Amino acid sequence: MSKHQKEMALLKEHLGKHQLKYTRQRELILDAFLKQEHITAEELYHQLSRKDPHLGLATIYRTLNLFCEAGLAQARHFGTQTQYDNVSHKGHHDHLICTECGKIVEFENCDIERLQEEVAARNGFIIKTHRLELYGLCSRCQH
Amino acid sequence: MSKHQKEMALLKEHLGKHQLKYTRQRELILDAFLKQEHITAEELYHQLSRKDPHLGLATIYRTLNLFCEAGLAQARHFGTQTQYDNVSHKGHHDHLICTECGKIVEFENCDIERLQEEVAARNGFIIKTHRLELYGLCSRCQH
DNA sequence: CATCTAATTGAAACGGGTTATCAATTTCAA
DNA sequence: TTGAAATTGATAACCCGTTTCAATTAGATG
Repeated sequence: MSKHQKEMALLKEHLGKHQLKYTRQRELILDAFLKQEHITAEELYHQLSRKDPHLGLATIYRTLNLFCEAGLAQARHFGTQTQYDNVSHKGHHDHLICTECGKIVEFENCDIERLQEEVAARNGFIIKTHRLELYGLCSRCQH
Repeated sequence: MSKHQKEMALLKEHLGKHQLKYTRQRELILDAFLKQEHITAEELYHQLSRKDPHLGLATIYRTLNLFCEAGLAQARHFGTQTQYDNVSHKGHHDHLICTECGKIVEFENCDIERLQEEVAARNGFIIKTHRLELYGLCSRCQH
């Protein structure tokens, strides 16, 4: 039995509301998706091709978009690819990126997040997600 | 005589450092680019096709990427397209983006910037630039 | 359980945005 | 002025993601 009862229930609720069906493929993809914090369609495709060699890439894309509509996932465009974030995975983190050596440090800052909410509220927005990247030089590259 | 002395100097400095050349096309694209806050390659292409009907789209892309490397522009992926932000335009600004209708609101927040500096300092980084995007629903798309 | 209809699937074709290719042209240092 | 190296424009190729379509499957109904 799946460990992801809550998410599966959410998905089934969404399916019920929209006359959609619960398929073997959707279960398979959901299980794999929920094991990660974020993943691309292509990566998921490779992971799952062992379990089901006939699973199509189009199905992965369709299903990930379905997860977004159901509120389980969130799409984020990064570079040329789309990352699908696992919403149930708490702990969003931002990035410090060294433009010289490529080093990436992850961080979280509640104060910044709170200020973001304020800015959004002031403009009538409701934030669903965000992206914060600080580019500069790490200690080693500052000479 | 261009109005963008400072930016042009920056570009020429970058060109000099990398054995690149100052061409008519690069000057043309720079002037047009600096007049906007952010623009896509396609939009710039249409704007410039009147001044120079033979200017190629590939050249626009190459030049905008060059501007990014020189620090004059910053690429931002939105949906399937890439927005090129004019970094020099009245300092830096961040974006509130509606995921439903694509509406973009620009904002600045000194407190957030200060906290970013703190985070960077704590990790030994010196920030050169940053990117902050808040994704959500604008007031009109919230129902 | 059998039937029926609508949803789903996989494979492949398609699409838009961006990058690579390449011969011709242009820059700029010598 | 000359020549090597960078740049250009046109177009083909590319990549990621979506659409198409005939065959299959889910699941409600009889």
